Amino acid sequence: MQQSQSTAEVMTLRDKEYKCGIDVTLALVGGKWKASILWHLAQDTMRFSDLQRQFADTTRKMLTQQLRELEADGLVHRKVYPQVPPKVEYSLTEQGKSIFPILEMMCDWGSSYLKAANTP
Amino acid sequence: MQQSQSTAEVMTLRDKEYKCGIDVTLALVGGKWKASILWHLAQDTMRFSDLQRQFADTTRKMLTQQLRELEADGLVHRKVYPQVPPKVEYSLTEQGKSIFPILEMMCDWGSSYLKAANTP
DNA sequence: TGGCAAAGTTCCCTGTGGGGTACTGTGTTT
DNA sequence: AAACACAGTACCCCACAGGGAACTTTGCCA
Repeated sequence: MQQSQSTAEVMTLRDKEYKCGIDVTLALVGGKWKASILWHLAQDTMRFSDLQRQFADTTRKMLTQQLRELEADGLVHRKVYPQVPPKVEYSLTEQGKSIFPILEMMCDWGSSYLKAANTP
Repeated sequence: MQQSQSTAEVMTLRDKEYKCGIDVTLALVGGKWKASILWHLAQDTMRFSDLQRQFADTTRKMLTQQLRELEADGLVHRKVYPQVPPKVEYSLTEQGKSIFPILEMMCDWGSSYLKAANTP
């Protein structure tokens, strides 16, 4: 446990306490959709409707909600074009991009885990 | 999205479907304690009571439950010594060890995320 | 005049991840 | 005989993440 020096200081984020960076990371991308959303945005800036197409099995509400949280956490950037019908583009911030290597590893690890599990 | 070839085949694990390895990884270590447990076990084989000491803010029940799931998923190994009082040691399997680099990155990333967030 | 488009918001509901508390079994020490 | 040690299980509970369905806003097009 990489306890931060003698003081055992507590990390806080939005009023919640975390003992380790792992928990922080999981709090930020550990939801049901967030990691996948980041993964998709890493390839490309996307409009809301693009994301809807990618995540056909969720609702507009869920997508909106997850995206807003990611925005609040500084991981994605939301650009609204003031036109009708509305156009909103989502892209990764620098911080959002910085997590990509982790997502990549998670993707690979998960795949090979399954491969190992299915070939006993 | 690293869609696995033309067939868009669905990955399954314990009757649940996953579109991407990321979701599999999160399903395995995405709970409230699992990642931390793996992290601790990576340092050392530990007895149940050792883990209880490390995770003083959870209950025996929770620990047991998480450990059993990790065991069922093949990430930790559970060794029971047939003696009284009981002695049970937990350690990582090879598969468990293989996820360590990801945990390390998550730990680092989470820490620097917080650092950035707290120094605006 | 009314239907549609994009990107939401509001209200309400449900499943389940996480948790509290108490009970269990069995040898050993006092 | 009673308390303790360890590693559990059994039962019950709740908050909240996730989700369904309907309503909204503003302009354009037929």
